[in-house]
Amino acid sequence: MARAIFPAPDHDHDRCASSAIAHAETLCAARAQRLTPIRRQVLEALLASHKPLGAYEIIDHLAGDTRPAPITVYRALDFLRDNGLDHRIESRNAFVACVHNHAGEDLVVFLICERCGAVGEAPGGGVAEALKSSSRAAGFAPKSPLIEIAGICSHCRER
Amino acid sequence: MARAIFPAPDHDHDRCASSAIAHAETLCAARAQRLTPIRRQVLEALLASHKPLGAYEIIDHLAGDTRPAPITVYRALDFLRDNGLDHRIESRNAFVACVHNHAGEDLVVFLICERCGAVGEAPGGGVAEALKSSSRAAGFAPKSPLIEIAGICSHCRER
DNA sequence: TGCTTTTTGCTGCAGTGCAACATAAATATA
DNA sequence: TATATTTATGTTGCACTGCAGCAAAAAGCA
Repeated sequence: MARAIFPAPDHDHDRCASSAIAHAETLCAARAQRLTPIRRQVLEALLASHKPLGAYEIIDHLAGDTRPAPITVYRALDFLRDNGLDHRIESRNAFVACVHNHAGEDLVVFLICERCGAVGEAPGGGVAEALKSSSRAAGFAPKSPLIEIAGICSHCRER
Repeated sequence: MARAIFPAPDHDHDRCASSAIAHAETLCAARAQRLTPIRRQVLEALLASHKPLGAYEIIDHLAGDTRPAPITVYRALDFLRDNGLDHRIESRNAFVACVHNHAGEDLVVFLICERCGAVGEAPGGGVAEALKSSSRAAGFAPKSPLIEIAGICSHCRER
């Protein structure tokens, strides 16, 4: 199981972003999915930071000569999510690129720093099991647990 | 610790609702908070079911002679939430009355039935601890974990 | 080349959520 | 009781969210 990691402000972000793009290309090629320019641009916009972006922020980011319509961005985000390349942060109505700091289908716990806005992905691991057994005790057949934790990241706390 | 309970479709809902109102009255009186007509009506609207309601659904519910503005409803919802009388279901952008199936400040796990739409509140208990220690391992100081689980409730599964 | 599927563009709309200011009601203070 | 202060509600307006439905364009295939 991967360790919980919060993106350090001084990490090599260019490398982090380009490897995520490379991963997206490989994955789409393998699945015969098309990583079109728009989809790539949306992913790049998300990868520009580890902070969740709202739909309109993404539009602003893409707005060069032509400003894409909201639906265009939402469709790209849907595509990316279908392929596990981004996540939706429900408590923020916003999106982050998936940095795959978690195993395939596993539960992901999002750590959201209230100060710097960055989002880390921690592996769910044991929590997922505890949750599932606890909800089954209520006769509930769980599908997709969603866990988002707001707080202060270590980098912000040190300052 | 309370047991995880999903509201049964055949429970005595009138009693369930009126006791929630009574609790709200007691609590507001004790805190010198004012449970005004609007706030009460919004709470009653939420208590009409265990399904999360969107802001406009609440407006529809309240619309008699005068249709309240969205902001009016949002303010009432804020008040109720400040006093622990309702919860916001982030993944649905909707609200449910709190049925206090959990201890005071404890983490609440929301079980959301994808079929009937009802929402149950399960006590977080051990999960909260596991989450906190896991996120602390990432150097993260957690504040308010948010857990929402979609799935099928026992009553829907039996049918 | 023609056909089919996928993607993108366009228009429009219902819902979310709140800021900023004005008014009214309740509470506290003189 | 009159006045000031706080609290709640009303009003207007707007930015953002999210997607349906249809048309056009691009990509892939026969």
